[in-house]
Amino acid sequence: MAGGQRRVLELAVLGSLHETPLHGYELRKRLNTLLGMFRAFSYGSLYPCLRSLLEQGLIAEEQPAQATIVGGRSKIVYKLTAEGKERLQELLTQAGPSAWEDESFGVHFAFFRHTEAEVRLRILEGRRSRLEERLDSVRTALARTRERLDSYTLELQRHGLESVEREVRWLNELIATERRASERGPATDTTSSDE
Amino acid sequence: MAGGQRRVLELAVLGSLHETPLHGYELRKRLNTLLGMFRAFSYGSLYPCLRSLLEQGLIAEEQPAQATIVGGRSKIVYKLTAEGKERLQELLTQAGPSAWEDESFGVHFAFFRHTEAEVRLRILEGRRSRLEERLDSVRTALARTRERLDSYTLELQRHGLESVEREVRWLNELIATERRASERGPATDTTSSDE
DNA sequence: GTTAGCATGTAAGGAGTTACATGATTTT
DNA sequence: AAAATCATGTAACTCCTTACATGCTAAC
Repeated sequence: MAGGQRRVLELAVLGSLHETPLHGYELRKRLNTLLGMFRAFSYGSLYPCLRSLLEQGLIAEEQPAQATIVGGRSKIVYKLTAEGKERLQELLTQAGPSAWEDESFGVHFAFFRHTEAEVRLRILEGRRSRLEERLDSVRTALARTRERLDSYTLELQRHGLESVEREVRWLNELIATERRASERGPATDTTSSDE
Repeated sequence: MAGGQRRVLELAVLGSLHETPLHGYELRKRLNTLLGMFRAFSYGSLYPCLRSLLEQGLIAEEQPAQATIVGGRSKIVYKLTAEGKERLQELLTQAGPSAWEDESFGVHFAFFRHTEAEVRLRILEGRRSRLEERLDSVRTALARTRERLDSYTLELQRHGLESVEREVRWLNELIATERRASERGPATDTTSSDE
């Protein structure tokens, strides 16, 4: 009942507050720096989200001493509660479309530091196959197209394909790095090969 | 009153129907091929949009002969009306944020063939400065950041910056090409320099 | 003869923005 | 003392998705 889903923003807020307590205004700046190239949030979505998280008991107001409260309304610094940390872990463990779609992938990636190696890998692979699906469907649709396209449409297609292909290559490198790291690193006892 | 704005979808539909009459189902496939790398529309938004455009008199049902209508409901092929063509021209002439923001730039670009050279140039430049703004604000925000970021956050930033920088370079090339074309091509009498 | 794809549509709702409203604090 | 920016919040609205409902037609 209390508060909608807002999955992406919720994760972004909980993840940021896990690093350090913050008040709304600064939180927004952080998020828009962190995700600036991918998306931006406005106060109109952030403050309602904070209220909802507060009602759910996932975050709490922090009273530093009693210094900050001077006038009627001062900064409201939020920190993560124990339930909030649990919820964050839960969100970070989900390796599904909600983690690798366009709107959410960046946010999930930004908090990979707190994500298990296995989950990281599944998210990276999920995103990669999502993009490859997209490449396939557009490429076959283009192949079926009888009429030749004008130069602007072609240029748009070319640029779009190239961008997605680039992201796939980037993901390939990340996946390879993850695999290499989990081979020698603190993996889940994968019958460590000699080395 | 009748029908909301849906600017992007409206333009996409009018633009597509300008090339050739189509029915809803095929229209959606076309759009999702044309814009596949950037965005996708569902029937839940397309059909209401078609109804709204019909009510506004911007599109009309086409009766080919009387072949197609067999059962109660068959394909409904829509074509652009005269008012629709006017509206399309109006939309294609607008060189403002509504043309160069993320959600809309692709659609506007896709129909550049029907857009005046001057407007094309202003949209390309508008998009470029929009992206440069974003680069600046993220870069200066990063420079101000005291704490060093973890490797995933850094990698995300790096990739984001690189992608946007690539798009800026792409736009630079397009702008240069447009300028070259308008110098010798059918430009607006810009006191043609020797050459 | 049944699955897959073609074809059209609606109702409910999710996720966010814009514009507004308000006031404190810092800078110029 | 004016302007900018910090800071919090709400109401209305936009745009789109999901899930559902319906039926036809082609392929296997």
